[in-house]
Amino acid sequence: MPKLPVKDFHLCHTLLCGQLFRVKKIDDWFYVAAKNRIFKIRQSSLETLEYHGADKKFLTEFFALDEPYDDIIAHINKDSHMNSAIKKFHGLRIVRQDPWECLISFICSAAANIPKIQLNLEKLSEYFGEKVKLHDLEWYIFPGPGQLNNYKQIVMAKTGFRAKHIKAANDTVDRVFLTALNKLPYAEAKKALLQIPGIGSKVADCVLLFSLGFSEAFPIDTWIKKILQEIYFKNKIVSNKELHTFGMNYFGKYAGYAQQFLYMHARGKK
DNA sequence: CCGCAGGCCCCAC
DNA sequence: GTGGGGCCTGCG
Repeated sequence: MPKLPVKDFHLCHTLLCGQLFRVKKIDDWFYVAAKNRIFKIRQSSLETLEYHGADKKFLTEFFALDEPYDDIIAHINKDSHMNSAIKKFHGLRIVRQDPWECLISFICSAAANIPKIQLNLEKLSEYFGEKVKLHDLEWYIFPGPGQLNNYKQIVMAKTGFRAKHIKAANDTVDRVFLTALNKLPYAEAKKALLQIPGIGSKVADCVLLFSLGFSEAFPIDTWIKKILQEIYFKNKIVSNKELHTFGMNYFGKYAGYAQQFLYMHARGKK
């Protein structure tokens, strides 16, 4: 069985922190549908991953194992609140998932919850994606841009008012556009994403952070809003715009990691 | 049955 | 340029 030595990596935190939605736990394995493949993986010890359906190069890239973890932590460890969040969720990594799947996932996330997002993605994959098999599991590859070409079936996936946005994105976005975002500065890449119907500030930041390597992106959702106001604004109500500016300035080039630690910290207190 | 959930769009001001 | 209401759907 293939093994990969790792350091400063926690598989569960990384898979279950709300950045990925197509993950299934079966026995002690996680099955993950991502980037044109299905793979299964488990962390047999703190420093060992076991896997099938992928290789070292893929896993290193996907889980961002090449990022300088100590350096990231040093940048965002600004106060006692952050320090405890970082300790609690050590080994959490921001993945580099497929930008197209990420974009559709977070269009689905508007006014939804995690089980509902998972349902939407599962249905869309089933209706439009290619069926594949890994050992005993049959599952679906996520359909690419241009493949979500039947509005009725998008509605059948229980996407509700998001269906028209999904169809519009399908008709206007391609891989060339998404790949080119990588080379732009953060502000310009975000501006380009905001042109797409159904993509607002929060969703754009999620796509930039979770799929395009913009570690400074700082998405403001209801959870992060709550905890930022609590910790840094004496429970005062602050606009999302101001919270976004605060986060990026306070935490700097790895603000996205700070956001993810605080997010887990906030959800943990639920 | 009603309120609400990991937002976006539209439209007043 | 900013704030408030409506929106599909599933769930408690």
